Amino acid sequence: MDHNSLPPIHTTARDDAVLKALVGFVGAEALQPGEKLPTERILAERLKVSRNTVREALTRWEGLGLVERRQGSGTYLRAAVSADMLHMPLTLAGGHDFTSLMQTLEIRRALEAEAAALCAERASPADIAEIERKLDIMERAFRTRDGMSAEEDWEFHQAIYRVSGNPLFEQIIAAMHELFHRFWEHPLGVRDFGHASFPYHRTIYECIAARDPRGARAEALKLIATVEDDLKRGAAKLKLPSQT
Amino acid sequence: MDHNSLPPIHTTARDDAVLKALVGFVGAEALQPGEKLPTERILAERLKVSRNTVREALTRWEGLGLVERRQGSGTYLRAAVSADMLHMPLTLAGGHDFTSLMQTLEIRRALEAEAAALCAERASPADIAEIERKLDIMERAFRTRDGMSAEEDWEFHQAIYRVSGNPLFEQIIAAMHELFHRFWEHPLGVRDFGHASFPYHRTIYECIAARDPRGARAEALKLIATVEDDLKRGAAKLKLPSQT
DNA sequence: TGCAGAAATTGGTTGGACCATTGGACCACT
DNA sequence: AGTGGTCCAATGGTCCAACCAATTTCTGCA
Repeated sequence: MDHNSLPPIHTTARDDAVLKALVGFVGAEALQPGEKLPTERILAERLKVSRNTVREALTRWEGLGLVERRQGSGTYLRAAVSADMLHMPLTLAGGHDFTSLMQTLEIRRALEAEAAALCAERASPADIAEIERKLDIMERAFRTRDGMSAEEDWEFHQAIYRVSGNPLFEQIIAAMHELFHRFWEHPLGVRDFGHASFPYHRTIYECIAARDPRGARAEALKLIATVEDDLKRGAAKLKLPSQT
Repeated sequence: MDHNSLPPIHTTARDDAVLKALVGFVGAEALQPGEKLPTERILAERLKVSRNTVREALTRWEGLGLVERRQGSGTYLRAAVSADMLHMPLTLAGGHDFTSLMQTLEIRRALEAEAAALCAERASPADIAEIERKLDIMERAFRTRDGMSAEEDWEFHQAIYRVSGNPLFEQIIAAMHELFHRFWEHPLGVRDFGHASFPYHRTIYECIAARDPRGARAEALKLIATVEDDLKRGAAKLKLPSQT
């Protein structure tokens, strides 16, 4: 006989309770991002806990980017908070490493393909028109600025994520996107980075407009493949300059 | 002329300095995950800072999942840490409703399939043996406890994510997993939830052992499909009891 | 009226104390 | 040998009171 039905109990959870109370407060006061929340001292007094405990709780929130503390000024809300939030700490080891960039791309490949397929399934005519508009803007920027269209490119993709109907796609891929670009400060020397992916934006759009999920998925995979290819070429140039 | 290369001097960045020192310590001592790191009191004394400051720093690491604190026992390393790590806490807003659960499954479908395929590509013989071991444990638990094998089931999947070589898979899917289970407290009334997915664990394993990425992806998709099906059945029972 | 300096406010840090839990040592009893 | 009980030191969790440092607000003089 095993006792698997005896889960460990949780008696103490002071700072978690503080966070829960804070969530309630923000909700009750309808605090918006940018607004200031009560002083640590006031919170400590009102909640009948030590200021230290309040600080530990706020440190947690600060680490999550939910809150910003300014010494001498106060603590300010940085994002909307609600009771049903999930914290997902992504940790990528290896720093400015080629491997790390590839790992973000592997995630993007999986999600980008799925999002494109779902988008093709669910897009309304208005959605399709919106995506086409973003595509036009991107293509125009690409031509007039000779490939420097990262911003418009990103907005095109975001439109697809939104139409997919699942906000998680945009949130997670955005995190990958930022992770990717943070490593990109020292450009790998690939001047025409992104050029190869250009034509696939239109083919993805055409599949979406034609309500062709399988096609959209395939084209999205091709797009990511070109990015991976650019990355490999850049890494080869940077790390193995002696090899011809 | 701009002065972007003059970052603001942080006269006071005590807790960050503590974390930096800790990274150095972990590196110097070659601490592995699971090992215990020095007492808060010892750290405070050695680093010449207050114990409270040490605690704030450790609270940050705890929030990132790098460290686990056990009262009365000590503080233990939970993941490898190095100086060039990138942390990106991502907070997702989730709802309790059926739609939110479905959205987590869409993410899981994309990532699970990709991870299974990558796993089949990259698994070493030792990796395959490890996955098979986890599979055996799960199957045994499933049979002896009549389907109550959620824990072992999850460990089997985690093994696959690890072998995929990309830690992001495990981190993101784990977040989806938690989001999913957090709203599963009120069981939807589906008693045999998870039964349908059982056989696909072995088929996934067989594809991995045979180094068949396409097959592994296909089987993973089938598995998620059964979970989606269970979810839909549960929702139908719960929310639309009048409909037959 | 304008503005420099004082005063109040607020987060950051310190040191010390006590509580709650853990885990090991020791012991009595079976 | 093993079971359970008691004690005790170590350790994280909480609390308090004070002070430091950055910021904001107020004040009074020019």
